[in-house]
Amino acid sequence: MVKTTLPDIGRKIKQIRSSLHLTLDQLAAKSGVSKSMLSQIERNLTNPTVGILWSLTQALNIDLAELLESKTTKKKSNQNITTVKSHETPEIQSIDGKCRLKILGPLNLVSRIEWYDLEIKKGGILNSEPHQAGTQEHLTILEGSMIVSTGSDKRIFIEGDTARYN
Amino acid sequence: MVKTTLPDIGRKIKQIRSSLHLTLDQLAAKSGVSKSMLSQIERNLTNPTVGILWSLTQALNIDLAELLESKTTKKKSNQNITTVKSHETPEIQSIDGKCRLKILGPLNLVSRIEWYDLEIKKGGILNSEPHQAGTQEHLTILEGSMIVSTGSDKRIFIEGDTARYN
DNA sequence: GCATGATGTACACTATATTGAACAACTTTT
DNA sequence: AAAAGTTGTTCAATATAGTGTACATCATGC
Repeated sequence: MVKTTLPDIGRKIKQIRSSLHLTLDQLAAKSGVSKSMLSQIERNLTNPTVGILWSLTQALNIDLAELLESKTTKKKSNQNITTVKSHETPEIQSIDGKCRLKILGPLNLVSRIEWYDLEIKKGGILNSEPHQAGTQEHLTILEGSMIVSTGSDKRIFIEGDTARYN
Repeated sequence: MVKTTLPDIGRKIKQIRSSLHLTLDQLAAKSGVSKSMLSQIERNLTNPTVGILWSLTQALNIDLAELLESKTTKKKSNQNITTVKSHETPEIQSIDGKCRLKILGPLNLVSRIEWYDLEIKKGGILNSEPHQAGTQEHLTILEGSMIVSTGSDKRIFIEGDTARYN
């Protein structure tokens, strides 16, 4: 488990501003953010919007992500192995009942990765809508064979084969 | 001079929420951010505060910096389906011949993700070396049952179960 | 058909982020 | 020493972020 703490943005901004030898007025003029706002942000007595922070990062020539880096601390868990019983695994059935999709990935996974156990009965057809642009799909046939088609392309795959496509 | 563009936070949030199979109501309950706000954020018609964003990152189990990473130039490749025939899939045998590990992931994958198809014959034992620190392993039993032990912990898993551990 | 639920959006309202101006504290100039 | 400038803080006013409720849409069931 990873515990994240809200980063001290004010302190960071003040540090960077000081290191650039800028006054509040100067930074205000350069960034378009009011002087009073800057003062409050630096003392953490407001909760700025991303728009404001964005203007600041532009003026200070830094990256937003850099500004919001938080120190993450790893917490030791007493249990090494987590069990997810079969019946706890989310499962989706297709209309004709010939396709069964088991969501194997943990639901709290950080990165945008998903993996499934997909079972298609003989003759079953799975018509999945496009995912987010840039998504890659890797499909390995553990048993049987199937036809995969994406837009123009169309191929047949047999046991052990792997299909990769966007 | 590096040109950075304001990241499309809404799209990212929606993508992550979808991949976690959460509804707006569920995420609202989990994060403490109102459903209507979530809707507006996802459609980029508001300018959220870092406080709100932070609540979201906590609920989605991601890092604030990750959410605000500036856009990288995306390369578009219009390849369709790549075929990897069964005999082309790298395969590793254990000494006693009872374990067979097929490397399913593409070898040129940029991210640090690997996935395998592992077959263990009855009584077979696989003793795997520790990976890089922080690595998480997700093991789903497709057939049969097995015992997983990591250091102190030791469990038995049957068909359909999933084991997660570091 | 009509009812019921589930999901996302639109609306009115409240809370607060943001601003410009006035202010205080401290230099520097004359 | 008083005036004028510099830098950061406070204050009232305003713009808008954020919330709760009602609404629209689309299913699914009776």
